[in-house]
Formats: sequence, structure tokens, C-alpha cells
Amino acid sequence: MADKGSDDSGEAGSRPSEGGAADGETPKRRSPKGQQRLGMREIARRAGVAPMTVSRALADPDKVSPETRARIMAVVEREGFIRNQLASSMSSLKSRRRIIGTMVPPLINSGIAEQVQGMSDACHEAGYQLLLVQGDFDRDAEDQAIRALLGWQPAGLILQAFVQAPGARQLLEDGDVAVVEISEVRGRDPIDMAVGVSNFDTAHAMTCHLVDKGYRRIGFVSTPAHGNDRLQQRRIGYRQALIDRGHVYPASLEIEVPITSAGGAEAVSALVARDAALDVIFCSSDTLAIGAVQECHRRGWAIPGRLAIAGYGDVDLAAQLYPPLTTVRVDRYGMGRLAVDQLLKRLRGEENLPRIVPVGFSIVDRASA
Amino acid sequence: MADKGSDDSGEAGSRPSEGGAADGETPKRRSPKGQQRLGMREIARRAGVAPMTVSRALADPDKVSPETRARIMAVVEREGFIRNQLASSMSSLKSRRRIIGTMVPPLINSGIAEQVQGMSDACHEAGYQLLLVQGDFDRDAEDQAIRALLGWQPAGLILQAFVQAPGARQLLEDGDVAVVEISEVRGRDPIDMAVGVSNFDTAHAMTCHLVDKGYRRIGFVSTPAHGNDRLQQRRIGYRQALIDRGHVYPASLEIEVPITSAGGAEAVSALVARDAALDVIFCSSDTLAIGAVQECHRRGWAIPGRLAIAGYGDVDLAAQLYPPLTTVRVDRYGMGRLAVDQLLKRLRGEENLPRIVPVGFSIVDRASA
DNA sequence: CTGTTAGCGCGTTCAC
DNA sequence: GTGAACGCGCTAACAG
Repeated sequence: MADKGSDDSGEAGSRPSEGGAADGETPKRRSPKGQQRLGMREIARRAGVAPMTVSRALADPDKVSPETRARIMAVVEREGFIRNQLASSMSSLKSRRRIIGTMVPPLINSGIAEQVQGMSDACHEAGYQLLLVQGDFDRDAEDQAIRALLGWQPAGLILQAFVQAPGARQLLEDGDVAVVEISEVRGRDPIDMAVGVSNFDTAHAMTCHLVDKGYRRIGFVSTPAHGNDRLQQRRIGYRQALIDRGHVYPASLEIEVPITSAGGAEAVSALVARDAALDVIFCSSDTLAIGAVQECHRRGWAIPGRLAIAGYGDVDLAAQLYPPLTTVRVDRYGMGRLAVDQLLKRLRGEENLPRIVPVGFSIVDRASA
Repeated sequence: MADKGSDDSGEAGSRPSEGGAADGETPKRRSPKGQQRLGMREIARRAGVAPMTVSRALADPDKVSPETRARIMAVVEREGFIRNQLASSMSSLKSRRRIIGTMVPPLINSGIAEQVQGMSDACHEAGYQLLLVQGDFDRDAEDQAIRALLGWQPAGLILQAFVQAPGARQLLEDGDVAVVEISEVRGRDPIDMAVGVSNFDTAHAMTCHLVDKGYRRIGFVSTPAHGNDRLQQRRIGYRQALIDRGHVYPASLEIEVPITSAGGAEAVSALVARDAALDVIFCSSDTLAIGAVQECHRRGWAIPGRLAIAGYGDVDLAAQLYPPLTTVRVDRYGMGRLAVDQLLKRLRGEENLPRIVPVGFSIVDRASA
């Protein structure tokens, strides 16, 4: 490797006594120059025009004569000019906001990650930037996060789950930002617009599917549903399906476990202890289901012979698992994109937008159940 | 001249009816008209002070007298004032930037998601917001993404992988934003600072570990390494370990497959076809390893009896898999946090920051190999 | 402790 | 087709 140890000797004269900085192996230090990038004014000066003309050449090229434009663009390229979005957004507050704020649960949920990816892609295609706040929110933190987002004057907000904090809700209802909530779409009133599946419907459909395949004792595992619409709806959907199919609803076959694959394993142990005749376990997430499958392997149980397992989410691994996982597929990536699309429609001023945009789903029937 | 003196309100001292109510409870029923949020000027007027005083009360409460502060805060609360961060950042360009931009590969990689979570948490604890650009970048897209980020005048940038696009690199070297690259830390020269593991070391360690456990024919699977430092380093580490341990380096036992668990399954088939005596397969990601394990189940092969599998990453599932996965553990969440910490140190002007901050790793020895 | 002045860098508006 | 003035909302720097 070329170690051009002499590369600073060129201007050796100006080097005081920095040498002893104990680095020894880092030949190059970062110069503290911090050269400020040029502003539009300076670009204009170098192109021999007024700043306004530069602005136009960038925003609306047709309104500038070809020669002027060429001259300007040449300087822009040469100097690597990047327009200051802060100033840009400031000067015309309504029309040039270019930020979409979003608040999401922990990304470790692969579904959330896909969704964020969808939002991100759609945002960038439309020239917006995504300001991300991510965390496990209680009402206060949620409120604070929304305020933090609003401070950046976003064109819109995409919120995962309906806003709980009353203060924040009020703020959003009064304010002039577009809001899309991505969540359970059943039985709630969105602040502005909502995109999502009916978790009730998905769980109902899967449970019916299992009943129709001949399973009789159907367990249901979820992570803690308290304060979580989506999980609650899934549970209700499960219960309703049992009732609709003429099964007695066995409360003892429901269980809550931590949100890890270890939780899925735990659920298997707990549920079979409660009911040795258990047929199948419907897990409210693939992570749980995968954990449950591993537990069956550990016990040497055939799947679905001894115990069948169904999941929710259709993560990448679901299809590759042994045995392949029967699960509920929701297009999370598409949901993310759709949320952004709705937001953009509102920003464009389109009328008669639906307040609720349902997203489809499907039951993926594989070997595990 | 300021018009406030002649105006109606506050200083009249005798606040007719609402003042008398000892209840500080202002039942915040705002008029149902969707109103624009108020600016600082308006808050100041209602509190009977100058805008600057409001600014100070918010930014540096000690510099305002307790009574004034109380009066201001009351109005701020009542009106739900949120400071315009755009304007704030504009007015003092060096000191009040509050955005950290980041560019990351697809979040579907659970490692990346964890890392982003670490960055996000650390950012918010320090009062910064995370501006996220996410995608599968070629050089041009990368360049464009970085420019987009820079337009928001971020205090710093955290970039996943070293910047390839020469234009962007130049921009960052000249500019005054702090930059942390999260990546392979071996043999590269960071723009400013770098945080990461030596992928060479990790792969070398795992390969040695396998050799030391008695495996003789060691396959290596990775996703396409072209243009990907980290994967290349892992491969070289694998090769070097074999040489260091006195094994002949068998090029035929290396393979590249797509970045899915299906790829892992494919690798098993391909490699055993090449060498029926294959002992173990070292997969450059857990996703691949998990796919490989499933393929073994499908074939009814004992793990590690017939074929052992090792992974890289220690995803949540790795420990729960059947059999539990031997893998390389890197603390991605911590890496994300660390990257932000380094950035903040630079922003605080700390001296003698190391240009390269290595992150530790460990070999997690479980049952699969 | 508090207020006043002057701009941050750009875009809108209107004049040329 | 181009330019000059003004203002977006906030804060550094200096009065008082």
C-alpha cells in the first residue's frame, strides 16, 4: 500500500508542532478547514447573474434563457452547489416543505423495516426526505416525538398506530400537516387518513382456514396486546372465527409471551401443558411461529403431524423454514408506499380522498399447518 | 416601532374574570377553526415580552427571571407552541444544527435495522433528529443521496460503508460536516472517522474456530461480494485462516448465492455436489445459515453430524433455531450508538479523536457447528 | 435581566 | 428574460 508519508511535507513550513499527536499510524489528519460550501449568492456572482436567476434556473429551467442557464449550471456543477433546503423551506412555507416525518415502532420487527423501506423509496422518488423517529412509545414519549417532528415543518406525518396522546392528537387535528396513520383500520377514526389491514379480518380468515383444514383445538399466541390495537384485533378475529365456525371458545388456549422467538418456544410448552390434545397453534407473528417450530424440532415432534403451527407476516424465512410456514401475508412494503402516496395526493390537493384505505392480505397455505 | 405597547392585553394588570379563577386550569378548548400554529413573535406578544426573551426562556432558562419565565412557559404550554427548527437552524448555522443524516443499505437486513435503532436512540437522547436515506446504492445514487442529505445542513452524517462516489467523497472531505462511516475498518482510509469491526478478523476467527473443532473440509458461502468490502474481507479472512492453520485452500468450496435464505439452501446443494466429504459450511450471514439448516432438515441430514453450519450476525432467531446456530456476534445496536457518540464528540469539539474505532465481536459457539 | 438590530439563504412579488 | 426588495421565524451580538 502506498504510504505517501511525505504528503504533508509540501507545506511543511506551516506545520507547528502537531506531530506528536500520538497517532503514529494515521498519516493523515483531518484538516480543520471546514470549508463552508458556497451559497446561491456566490454562485450567482460567479455566473454573472442575480441570485434569483440561479434560483429559477434550478427550480424552473424553462424560465431562463438557454445560454444563461448553461452558464449557471456550469458553475453549479463546478462548485458542487447544493441548495440549502432549510432556507428553501423557510421562504415559502406552504409549498416547498420537503420533509415527511414518521414515527414507528422498533425496526427489529422485520415487518416494520419493510414498511419503512417502502416509505423511504416512495419518498425519495417524489423528492422528499424521511425524518425518522423510532422507539417504543408510551403516551408521553409519543407526544414528545410528534412535537419534535412537527418542529421541522414537515409536509406530512406518517404515524404507525393511532395516536394515543390526547395533546398530540389535538395538535394534529388543528394543524395544517397531512397525516396518515398506518394501523388497524377497523373501528377507529383516523385523524386525517389511515392505511392498513383489518387485523380482525386477517386473523379471522386464518382461523377459519385452520378450522376448515380440520383442526379442532386451536391455540392462539400473541405478544402482549395491552395498548396494541393490532394484536387485540387479531385476538378478537380469532375468537370470532371460532364462534362463527361453531367451536366453543376456549379461553385457556390463548397466551401472551415476549416478542422473541424464545417466546414462541415458551408458548408451545405452556399450551400443550394446558391441553394435551392441542392441534395447532396460531401465532400472531412469524417470529413466534418460527420459535414454536424450533421447539417442536427440539421435542422431536412432527409438524404438522403432532402439532401444526401457523404464523403471521410471511417474513422471508417463512417459505424456507422446515417445514414451510403457513402464514398470513400482508404487503408491508406496499403499505409503506401506499401511505406516502396518500400523503402526496393530499399535498397535491386532490379532493375526495378516502379516509380509510384498506390493504389486502392473503393466507399463504404451506406445510406447517 | 413596536406596536405592542398600545395593544390591549397583558399589562393591564387587571385581568377581569379569568384571572380571578385561582384554578390555573385553562380548559384548553380551542376554537374549532383549523388554525395555524403560532410563531414566537405571537407567543412573545401574548406574554408581554420580546421574542428574544421567549427564545432565551426556551433555550437557556437560567438567563431569564423566574417570573418572566413562568409567564412565558404558561403561554407556550397553553398555545402548544413548537419552535420552528428550520428557522432555528438557519439563524445560527454553526451551532444549532439538529439533524444527523444517515445513508444505509436496505433495512430488511436485520443487522441494519438494529443499527439504525441504535443510531435513532442515541440521536434522540441527545436531541437530534435522524434523517434517513435508505436503499441499494450504486455510485450515482449514493452520490445523489449524500447531496440530498447535505442540503438539510446536517450537523453530521453517518454512512454505511465507505463512500465510493468520488464526487461525494470530495464534497465530504472539503465540507464542514462531521462524518462517521460504519464499515469494514481494515485497510481503508476514512473520510473523517470510522466505526466498525474488522470483517477479516471475524471471519478469520470463526474459520480457525471451526478448524480447531476438527472440521476438515470447510465451505464458505456469501452473497455477491463484488463492490462489498465487508464480504470481501470475510472471504479473505476465511482463506487466510485456512492457510494459517495449514490447510490447503480449496477454491472450489467457495460459492456466492443470492441474499435470501433460499440462497443458503442452494449453497448446500451446490457445495455437497462439489465435495461429498464436506464437513461444515460457514455462511457469511445468518440468513444464509438458517436457509442452509432448513435444507439439511429437508434432506433429513443431522446437524452437525452429517453437515455442520455456522453463520454470521447472531440474529434473534439464531439461538432459537434447531439446532442453535454457531455464529459470529457483532453488536450492531451498539455500533449504531457508538457512531452517533463519535459524531457528537466531534461536534462538541473534542480533540484527539481516534480516526478508527474498532468494535468487538465474539464467536458464539452453539450446537450447529 | 431584557430589548433592539441585523441577518441566516432562499423564494415570492413585482418592477424593469 | 432578468433583477431588487422584502420577508419566512428565529437567534447572536450587542446595547440598556
